[in-house]
Amino acid sequence: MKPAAVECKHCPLRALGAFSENTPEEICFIQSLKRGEIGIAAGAAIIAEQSRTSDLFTLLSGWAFRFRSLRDGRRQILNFLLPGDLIGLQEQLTGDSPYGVEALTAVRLCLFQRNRLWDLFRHHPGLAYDVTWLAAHEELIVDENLVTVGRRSAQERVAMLLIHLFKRAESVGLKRGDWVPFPITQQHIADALGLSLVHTNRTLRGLARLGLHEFSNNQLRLINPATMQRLADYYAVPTHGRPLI
Amino acid sequence: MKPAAVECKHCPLRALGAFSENTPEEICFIQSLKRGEIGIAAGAAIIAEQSRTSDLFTLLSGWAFRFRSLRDGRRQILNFLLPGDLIGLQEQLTGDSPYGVEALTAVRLCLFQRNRLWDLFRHHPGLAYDVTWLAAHEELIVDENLVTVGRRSAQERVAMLLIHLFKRAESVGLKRGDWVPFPITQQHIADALGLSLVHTNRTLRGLARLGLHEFSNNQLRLINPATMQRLADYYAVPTHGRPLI
DNA sequence: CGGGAAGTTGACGGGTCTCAATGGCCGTGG
DNA sequence: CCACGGCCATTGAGACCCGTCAACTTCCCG
Repeated sequence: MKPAAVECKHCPLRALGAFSENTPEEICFIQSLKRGEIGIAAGAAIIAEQSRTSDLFTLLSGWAFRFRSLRDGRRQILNFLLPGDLIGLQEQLTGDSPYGVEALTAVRLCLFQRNRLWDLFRHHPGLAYDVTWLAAHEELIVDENLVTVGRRSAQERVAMLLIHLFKRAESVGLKRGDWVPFPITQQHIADALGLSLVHTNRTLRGLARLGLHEFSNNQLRLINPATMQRLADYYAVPTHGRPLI
Repeated sequence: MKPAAVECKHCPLRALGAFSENTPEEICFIQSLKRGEIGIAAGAAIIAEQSRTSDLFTLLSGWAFRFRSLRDGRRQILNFLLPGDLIGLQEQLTGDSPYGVEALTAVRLCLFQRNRLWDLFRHHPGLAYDVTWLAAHEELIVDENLVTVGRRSAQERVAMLLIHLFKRAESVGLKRGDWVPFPITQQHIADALGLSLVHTNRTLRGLARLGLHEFSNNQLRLINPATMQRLADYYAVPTHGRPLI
């Protein structure tokens, strides 16, 4: 039933070339941290809001997103998570998770015990540095989202999101021809961009009518990336050579 | 001319009790990292957008903010910085700073050489852990701002910002009676909340007319914090016992 | 073939933006 | 001492972007 967990040194993510190299000792240590793998179904919670979790996760395959809700149900998606992303770092060690994480597709997760993070810091400063790098990098992505939601028009926001997700998917080897998978509903886009569902739909249709993008079979293709980038005032954050834990 | 740099073990911030303790060895090491102190005038840049900096800073006194701009001049404030905050961590080690930092008041900064960060990770895992904690904590603040800008009404946003800054100022010992300093113009509030200047003004006046807050002499007082918290759906992020580098 | 989730479109109202003008405060210089 | 300019706060009027309500369609899956 449960597929065998893959060994870290044969982790399929490492074969992509998108991540920085580690020494054999480091990979061996990461292996010792690994407590197992779990699969989660599309739509299920990975971390519930206000819950306490004792594990860290690395996303091995599939898509997920991190979000926070207000009491009356309004929801803001903070960022989307793709393979290679580390989940759960932002939580206060002592407290509850202030945000939730939910799977968009079926997902496979690598489990690490949070309390062994300390061993990692003590014995492998290089890996500790990587963890910090990942935290800082994720903050940059949230920064970018904040600029988008705070200062861009609806059209610019949608263009921004499409480019951003396309490039991220591409960077982890998900592109097939001109297409990348796009397992995201318009409701998710609306929740990520601070727009209403209806206006998100109109804006998407508008961009499609301009010939900028195309959806088919839950896949996305950017027909005119240059125009779209100009429209969104997109500025690429380099993601190449990021670490993988 | 240049006031003498204070020794880390006598750092006035540590006397506040708001920060976690460090061992004498750790403080000694932090001292060895410290390259000096500089003062910056109100309104001046601490880090320019798209520039390369070789230093990290800890804010010793004064207020600042972190921001990003779009090409046409629209500006988004990402978060406000108060004494004890570490500045410059989010930058990619290799690249340019994707954001700017500007002083709101006259400011004193503690300087650290970025390239010695590696020594810190190698020799002082406890401090490395603290650095990671600070990065994760700052991401939580940006998360909160993203929820505010994405999903709260103008009234809720302004209430949120006033409460948030009041509590943060209080937590670093800036409260005098019921008042905390508030060196922020309405333009800054607008840029932080994704609102126009005019609408920010109207909203502030509205809250004042409801008897929720009061400004005087660039100071802020919350007359009715309970109502304001309910209005904003405020949820406190515990900031007690955070580390100081 | 039925039902629910996701997408699409129209109509309408309102929250927020833009443009514009005014007044207060303060530092500067005549 | 006062005139002046600049920054900041304030207020009105009108326009528009976007939200809400509602209906309908399409797609998918059982």
